[in-house]
Amino acid sequence: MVKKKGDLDYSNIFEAVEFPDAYKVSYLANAIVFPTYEDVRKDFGLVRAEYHLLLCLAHYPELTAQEVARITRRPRNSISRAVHRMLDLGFLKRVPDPSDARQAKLQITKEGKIMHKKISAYLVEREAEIFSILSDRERENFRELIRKLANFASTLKR
Amino acid sequence: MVKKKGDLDYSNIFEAVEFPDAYKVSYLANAIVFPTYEDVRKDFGLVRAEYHLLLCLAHYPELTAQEVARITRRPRNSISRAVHRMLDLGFLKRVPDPSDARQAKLQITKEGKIMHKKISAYLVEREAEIFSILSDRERENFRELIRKLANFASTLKR
DNA sequence: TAATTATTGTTCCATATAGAACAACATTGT
DNA sequence: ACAATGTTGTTCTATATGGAACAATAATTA
Repeated sequence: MVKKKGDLDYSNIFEAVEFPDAYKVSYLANAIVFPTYEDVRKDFGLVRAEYHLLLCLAHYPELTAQEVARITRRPRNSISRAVHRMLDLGFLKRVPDPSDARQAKLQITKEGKIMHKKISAYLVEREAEIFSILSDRERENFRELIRKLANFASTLKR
Repeated sequence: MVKKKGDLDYSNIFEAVEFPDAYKVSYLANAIVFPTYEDVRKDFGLVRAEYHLLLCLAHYPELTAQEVARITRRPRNSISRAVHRMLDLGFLKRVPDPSDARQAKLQITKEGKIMHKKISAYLVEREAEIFSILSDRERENFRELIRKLANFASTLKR
């Protein structure tokens, strides 16, 4: 019996690694999350921070750049860059805050909402694909657990 | 009652988003996985691909660069670059494959193993911290579900 | 009030990263 | 045997990214 390419079981490492659960979260991120950002960039022309802006402002009526940075845990300068491009693209508008001259409130435009809908539809599809491997019951279960983890993660210092 | 900074509930978006489960996986990645790579870079001087090499070769006796790329789902050129640096650092050694002159088998060195142990200890600690929010039973549950998802993800075309 | 400290958004810069093209070699099919 | 195709590892290049420093403004403290 000849050893062929592909015989190597790459998933051995899933169990062998010293931190198997964190590793798998990391693996899912590498296998799914980051490629998805890539897809969004290629298909819709928005990089990660730009898409994050759209996503946040599709769900909050207005936010400062700083708030978006906090919500998404991205560095402020990435968001700042993204804001300018999104303003140019017409997906966001910016209104100065009279009560604090340092900051400005960001809002999504109608065009931004349209773009958000398009991207969301794609991501909803991706989500369905990924979680199709779980039964309804398992999915419900996973939802509860990942919610706990995400909420906990959101309390961790940055 | 005055509205203060910090009153904004940033986690609203966890439930409002159109793809809540995938979003939380993504969020965990952003909140935990990526910063962890940053920590490894700062504390141990290895970038992501370099650490991935170490991790893989700590668990397989030998691998080609291509195999590491497949296991970790990173592009080949990132791995290629990382291989050279890891060779220079003395963490890996490379032995040409007599049966295929294109490729070379990579192995971890004793120094590499020591470095791997150090980084692993740190990551094990991080894992414990993150999952401390779950009960033993929940953790067991999560382990089973994330295993399914990771295994499924590993079958997806790249 | 004045001085100090913190916050926001920004620019600059150094680095990490992925895509594309490439040379060398291997495999497949005729 | 030969041509066509695929694979490996590499370099080159363009871009995305995050840290540091900065100016403007706000908040805090003396």
